[in-house]
Amino acid sequence: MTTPNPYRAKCATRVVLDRVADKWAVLILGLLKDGPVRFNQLRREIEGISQKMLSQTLKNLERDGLVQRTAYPTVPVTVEYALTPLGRTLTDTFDALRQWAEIHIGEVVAAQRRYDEVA
Amino acid sequence: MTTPNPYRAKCATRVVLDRVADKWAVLILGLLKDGPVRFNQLRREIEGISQKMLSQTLKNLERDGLVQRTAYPTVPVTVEYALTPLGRTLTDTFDALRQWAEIHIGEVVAAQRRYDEVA
DNA sequence: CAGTATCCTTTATGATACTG
DNA sequence: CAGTATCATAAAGGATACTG
Repeated sequence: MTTPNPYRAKCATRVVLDRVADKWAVLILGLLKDGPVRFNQLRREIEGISQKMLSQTLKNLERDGLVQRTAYPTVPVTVEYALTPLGRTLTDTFDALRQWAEIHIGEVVAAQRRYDEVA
Repeated sequence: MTTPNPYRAKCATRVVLDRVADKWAVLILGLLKDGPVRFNQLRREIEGISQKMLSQTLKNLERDGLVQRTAYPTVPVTVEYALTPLGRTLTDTFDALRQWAEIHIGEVVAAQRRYDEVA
């Protein structure tokens, strides 16, 4: 197997990077890091996500082995999403990403204003 | 100002996170971390990126204050892109993200195979 | 070289309605 | 509750041609 290298178009890491460098994925995994969360709970906590996007993103994360879906046979059904061990290996990086956004948002907005002023 | 919180739909950090949680941005900043790189050099090194996407992503990164564009009045013109100090604050996190993809690609692909087998 | 402009196709996403 | 299915629309992206 060739060395993984996201700069090559056909390298699988490129695909994974694309999946993982995703706004919703970062937000969802951030909510799961403290324990399992149910579908509608995620929906409530992530403002602005549609049911479709949440469902789709969760399915992709499950397929990639980052999230474990568990359905309990209650009536109506209860479904919990939790991080897998593999998913947990991403939490630090994703935390860093969210924190970066929170810490540097002021600088970014200031830069945007400067940029837009000139143009 | 309210506390930055990407889980709120109208929070500016959500927008920044979206910009920064981007495949092309991660790849571009990765190439810039060792020094300025020219437009077509980036194009060659990032397989599969179109001129349009490169141009667009660079413009966004410049607007956000992460990248500095410098044009030299040669004929034809020479343009260099370099990280700003703000952009440099992202390199560790982005390195981590690319490395995660490279390290865990095997596990992800295996998980995908298991998932697809059942379905 | 380093783009921009335009057209066109493909994807992504949202809204709505429905189901076990 | 936790989804899926369908339709409609907006946004993303590629190909091509052109320019200082």
